[in-house]
Amino acid sequence: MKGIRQLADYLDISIGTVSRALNGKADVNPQTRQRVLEAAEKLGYVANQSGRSLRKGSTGVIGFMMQTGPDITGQGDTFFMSVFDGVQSVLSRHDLDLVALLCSSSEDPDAYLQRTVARGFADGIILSATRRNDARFELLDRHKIPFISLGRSLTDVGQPWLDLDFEAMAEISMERFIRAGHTEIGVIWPHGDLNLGHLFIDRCRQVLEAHGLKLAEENVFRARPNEAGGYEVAKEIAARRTRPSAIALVNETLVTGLYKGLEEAGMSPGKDIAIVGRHSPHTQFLSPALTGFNLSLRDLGIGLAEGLLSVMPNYEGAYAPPHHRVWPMTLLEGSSG
Amino acid sequence: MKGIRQLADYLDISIGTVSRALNGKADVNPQTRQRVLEAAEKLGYVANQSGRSLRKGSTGVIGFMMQTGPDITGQGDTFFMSVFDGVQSVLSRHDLDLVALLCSSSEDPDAYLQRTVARGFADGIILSATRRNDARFELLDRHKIPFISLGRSLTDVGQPWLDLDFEAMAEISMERFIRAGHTEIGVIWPHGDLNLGHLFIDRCRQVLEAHGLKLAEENVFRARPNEAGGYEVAKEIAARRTRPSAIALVNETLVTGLYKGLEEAGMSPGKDIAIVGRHSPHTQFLSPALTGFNLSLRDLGIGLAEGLLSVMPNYEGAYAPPHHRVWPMTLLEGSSG
DNA sequence: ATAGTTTCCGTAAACGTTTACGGTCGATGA
DNA sequence: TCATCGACCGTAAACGTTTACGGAAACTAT
Repeated sequence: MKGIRQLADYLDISIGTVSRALNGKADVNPQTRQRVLEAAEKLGYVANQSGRSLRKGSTGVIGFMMQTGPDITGQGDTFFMSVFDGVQSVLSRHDLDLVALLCSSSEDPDAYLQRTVARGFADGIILSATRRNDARFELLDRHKIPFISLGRSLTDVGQPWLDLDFEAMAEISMERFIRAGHTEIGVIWPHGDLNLGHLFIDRCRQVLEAHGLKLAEENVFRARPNEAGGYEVAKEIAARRTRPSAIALVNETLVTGLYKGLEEAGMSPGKDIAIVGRHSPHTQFLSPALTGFNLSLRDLGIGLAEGLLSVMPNYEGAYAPPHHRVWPMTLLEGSSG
Repeated sequence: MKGIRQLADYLDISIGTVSRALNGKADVNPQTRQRVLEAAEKLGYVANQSGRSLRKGSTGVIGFMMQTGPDITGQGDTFFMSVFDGVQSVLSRHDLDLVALLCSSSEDPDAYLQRTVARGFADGIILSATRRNDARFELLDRHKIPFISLGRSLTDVGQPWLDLDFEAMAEISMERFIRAGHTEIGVIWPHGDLNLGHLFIDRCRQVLEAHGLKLAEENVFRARPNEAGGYEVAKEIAARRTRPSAIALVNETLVTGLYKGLEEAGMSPGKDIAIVGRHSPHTQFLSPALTGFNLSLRDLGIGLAEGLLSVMPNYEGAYAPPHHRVWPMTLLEGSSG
């Protein structure tokens, strides 16, 4: 089965009618529509994507841009797969397909996006790994491509975004530590220029200062956003003469290595050092149990999809979530801090 | 910047010449080519994907099909991210782009693939989560779409595949256990119909029988391929009157929960029960250190890409890796078994 | 019976490329 | 000088759809 032409010949009707029948247009005899549908099913005909989107000017695909490589964002497969699933649950209702636009770790993300967007690959884009200053925002704005970002940026072009509530994480973590009597408090700041790091650290600093405390520079640990990064932080802490007695972090991947490193140094979370972090399927089996923030990644995906649709022509009416959305999380009490 | 038309008007030459210049065809004046290139760069022109692939009959994109949802294949958290990176390192040399085709957990994978392949979305496909009998093979074969699968299947249509050496894992694990004097040996078999489970279990059984031992039915633990699944297996083992003294598994995600569950039951890996599994960035921080198989996921991705290219017209000459490739792994000795 | 209306379908243009083909112009060789 | 040739470029067709438009029946109302 090649194209609509063959299908039309097979049915001995015109391609116009076939197309109308397939696309559910009004003026086509129910009986012929039935015939067309059955023949298409039987012959396995599916409209060619290129021809279709060339004519329509839209592709029907939504792209979720992400960077590949092991150590980029500190988010792994399970994070994105869960989010994807939520996104798709919304998009599928509108016959939109989700594909992941994979930017290699060796390619510049801005150039990659420019390339794939200018060629008209997707009707809408979801951005992740949002940087503090993110040129991708301006690029998409310039091209008038609807998009939403998972994460805020200083580069604001009025597009919708959705972000985890890192400020609340900072506040709750810090106040929890302070209430428990900690004065030497440390935080882990993942490498890179992701905005979430800034948001978290800045708010931590504010809260501490509001309580007459200080976030000492040597207590801000920069780390690669993976297990090894956490391990290295633990080693660094262990080597100190004066150690922070509490550590807050936002990255769920780090914490495994952190635990291991502390253990090797004879320190036990919740006993020798307080830890508050973020939960993931992985962290639920740490011991001592992690005190950390949790959220439904699937719901997050749903939020992203709704936010994107709300700025896409043809769908604007149906969805009107808040334009900017700070996503709440719940603290799961463990024994680590 | 709309299309090639505008660019041609701007340069005051014909669209044919512009296209030829952009695509590096021979008969175009070096000087005009230079002009065109500069103008394209300046105006940010990129050829429209739909028009281009409609005319050319190929899209220039390779699709990596995977299923979304929280409990995917039980691969480690950065499994796909790492593999992607390897794949891209090869594809980028040929101006091919990699996208992930995301099949929602609520959609039938076969139907999904049918849909996206028939519409001509990608020039080549990489399959993952290969089932024991996998209809996707026949489908792609019928559509004459080049593809490779990560994982073998009984459904063989002569296409290339690449698979981890689960049989070697079985042999080495079993013989290691036997040499250490174990007689009650158990294995964990992830839920689902992924072929890797069958390959592993069957070979384990063979090896044991060759040594006059048996793989008892109650020592084959079926588990969800995630942390919780491992935890549940541990609980089940702990509840037994007679327990296996050694456990082999292929899934790197399970092991975290398994460790936790054993610990809660007062059992220590390597001491009370021997464990051999698979390594991932996560498992390196388990204690006691896991004895497990390791591999370079990036290289695996490179192998996949090369295997795919070897069956794609236009590239066949350049690559000729083994058509079927069993990927070796190395055993990292820990203290767990 | 005639005019008007509705229902359905065929025709053809358009979307943005790439590329086969032919044409122009200057250079080259006899 | 003329024919030949090569270098370069413009023209137009083609890829597979969707959709605006118009027209042919069939049906309704007068």
